[in-house]
Amino acid sequence: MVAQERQRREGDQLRHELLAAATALAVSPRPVVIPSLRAVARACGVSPTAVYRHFASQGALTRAVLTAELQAFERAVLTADDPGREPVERLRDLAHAYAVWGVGNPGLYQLLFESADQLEREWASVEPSAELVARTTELLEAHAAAGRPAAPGPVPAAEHLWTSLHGLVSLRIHKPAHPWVTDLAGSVDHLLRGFDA
Amino acid sequence: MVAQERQRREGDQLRHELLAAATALAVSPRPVVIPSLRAVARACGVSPTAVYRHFASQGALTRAVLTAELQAFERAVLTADDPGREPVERLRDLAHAYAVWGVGNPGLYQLLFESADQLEREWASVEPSAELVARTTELLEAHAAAGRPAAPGPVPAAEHLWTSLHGLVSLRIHKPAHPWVTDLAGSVDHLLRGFDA
DNA sequence: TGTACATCAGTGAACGCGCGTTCACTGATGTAC
DNA sequence: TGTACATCAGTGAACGCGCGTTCACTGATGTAC
Repeated sequence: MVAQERQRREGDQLRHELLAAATALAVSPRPVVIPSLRAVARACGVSPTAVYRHFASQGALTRAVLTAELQAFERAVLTADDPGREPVERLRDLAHAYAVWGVGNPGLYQLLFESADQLEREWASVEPSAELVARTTELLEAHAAAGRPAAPGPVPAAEHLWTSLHGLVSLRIHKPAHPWVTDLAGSVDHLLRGFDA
Repeated sequence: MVAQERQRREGDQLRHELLAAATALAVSPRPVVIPSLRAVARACGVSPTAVYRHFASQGALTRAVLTAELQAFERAVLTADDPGREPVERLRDLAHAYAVWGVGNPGLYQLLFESADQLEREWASVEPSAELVARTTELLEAHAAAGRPAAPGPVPAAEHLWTSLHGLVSLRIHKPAHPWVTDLAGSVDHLLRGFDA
């Protein structure tokens, strides 16, 4: 049996090891904090156990919230689209609605789109529905047909649009203290100008 | 004294109340999970208390990690910039380095740029350093001077660049399952084409 | 070279906390007679 | 209309967990003599 051999490092060694270990632990994607089941029960003035009458687990409750909110998001965006208008304007309306919903529901936006492997990795692939994607691609095609080349085709263009909108929303959410020189609507318009190239 | 008055709702009422409460709790920005002090100690094969010899609290440890990593990020990006090259290419190098670092260190990127009010709101304003911003703005100006109008001026353009790069990195991190049609480098290039307008 | 001792990095037990989940229960409601 | 009863939504105590932090300690190292 080996003696206890209490380790003893020199000076700052453990400090560096701790920093290295903490960094290593923080490198891989981090989950976002979910409201606790007890907090939800508390908010309803009900005992924690009462939740189990309606949801099998905390995960089921959270999943129900996210499913509903993903639909709410979709609805908010699709509702902004008036098929009677010009493609350019419809695209603009969709983009604005996306940004407004995201900035207006920061926590939910985070849970939907910035939560890498939350909830058994099921939500790692949450994304705008096929309908929304189809609608957007279609508008981008119309846009291109109207004389604008849209260089690499509508699918990469849609991807680029999603990415840019996401960046807009995400940074506004997380850097509220930043002295933004352009307001949200202005940024969306600026971004869309890229599609008129 | 009022009798206990145990509440009893009809059918799905509490279910709806729970969903509403959970949604309400999830609307505001959510913190990102930080590696626990005990986990860090464990990773170093050391007792939790040993950490306190080197850091005053878990917050101090995390702050030290984030400060160091913010510098590492800056270094990675600035190092990619070769002042001997053309402005367009330098801009491209910076942008690529940003994206590569972010995608390569997803958890750290999250903690730096997607952590709204972590750590006593101190990090809510973490952002690329003045030096990096100055460098970028300068390159965008040179870019504009070289014949490209850069419509709204270099500062909004830098903001737009940051936002777009962030969107790129963030979605790649959080939607790894998405069937991306463009690879990371291609997306960065696509994005930069917008600045040639 | 050998011994006594001060230093101080790391230990281990303990604390109070909020968490998700379980269990046996209770008591208001609505129905059957 | 009045009473007995089954239903079942919500309760309250308890569990084991990992957490951040505290406290008095211990024992290896390096120095002074």
